[in-house]
Amino acid sequence: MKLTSRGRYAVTAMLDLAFHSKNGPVSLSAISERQNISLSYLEQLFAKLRRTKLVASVRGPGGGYTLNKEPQLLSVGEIIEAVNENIDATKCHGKSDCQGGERCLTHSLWQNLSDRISDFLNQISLQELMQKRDVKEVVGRQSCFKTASKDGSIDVLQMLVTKENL
Amino acid sequence: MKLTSRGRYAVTAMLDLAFHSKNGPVSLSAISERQNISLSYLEQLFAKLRRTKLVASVRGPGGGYTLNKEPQLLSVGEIIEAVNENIDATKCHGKSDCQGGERCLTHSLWQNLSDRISDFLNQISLQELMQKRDVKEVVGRQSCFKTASKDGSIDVLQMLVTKENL
DNA sequence: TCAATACCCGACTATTTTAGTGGGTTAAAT
DNA sequence: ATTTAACCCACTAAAATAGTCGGGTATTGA
Repeated sequence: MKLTSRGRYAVTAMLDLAFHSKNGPVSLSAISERQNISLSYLEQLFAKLRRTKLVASVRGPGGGYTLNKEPQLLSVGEIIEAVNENIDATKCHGKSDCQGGERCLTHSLWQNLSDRISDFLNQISLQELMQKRDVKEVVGRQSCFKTASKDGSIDVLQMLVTKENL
Repeated sequence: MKLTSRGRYAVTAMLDLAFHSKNGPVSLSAISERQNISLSYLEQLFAKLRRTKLVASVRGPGGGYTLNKEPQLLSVGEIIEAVNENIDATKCHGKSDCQGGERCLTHSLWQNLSDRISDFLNQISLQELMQKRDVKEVVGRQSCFKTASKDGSIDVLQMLVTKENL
């Protein structure tokens, strides 16, 4: 399970989608404007989300994307995995080439951890995130309005992302 | 909270350290050999781990590194954070520049998720990982011995890491 | 019909991060 | 003294990330 800004973009976009899909499909350009993510980049992400059946698309004017599952059935974990295209071949679980029990042990230990992270993220649904309405209070606390500092990067705790116009 | 192979290297090395620090400090070259991580790269990681006081160093012959905390007090989360050097300035929590409640809302929602991931990783100790002795069974299952496939990359579930000689 | 919308797709680029090298300095033990 | 190993740069190659460009194709509403 990899966790980078790519995944954050995907989750952010899916949240936006969830919030706005009440009346018909949502266009990427709308998400692009609201969340300030480049349109073409969104297209790339949504191509993957579509391939993994997390979203469905409607072409033509008035078209856009819709969630392909109920928000409560859509886990954050699968969104992140979807956009991270992990072609894990020749990995250690199954059979591989790490010699000696020593090294393999640490690998197993790490894998154990990785499994737990995956499980954790798979148990958090979009719905659950959306219902976090204590967020409103957070919004209130933050001076989140017109502090226009140009290249200011918004970020999430310790997730390192430099120079993002977000 | 970023989660990449860098963090895996760090946790792996710290696990190795924990397992071998019974009798004195452990040298990086020993870890390098056992875990097959380049020495110089380990040096970079341990420089950070030392700055954040997670390990202590002893110079000279017979020197090396020791854990600076008991394994049960050392969380996986802090190890990963330590090597990821997040200089998060101008972020949204506190005050920032995202205009309008719309965008800020999604940010807050994501932050909420990020916090939960952090909390989760901070609750997992090295000790706890080390005690996962069902791992032995895993080691048994895996044909983890001399399947020398040259550039074979070991990996952890969906954590994408290409061409690692690990 | 036809033009606007918006998905679709691939190649291409810049920046950043990752991982690893090399060369040297300092400290301590034999 | 010599060796060992931490320490500390600066530099590099490769990869991933984020974004651009330019062309499609399908759908719809005027």
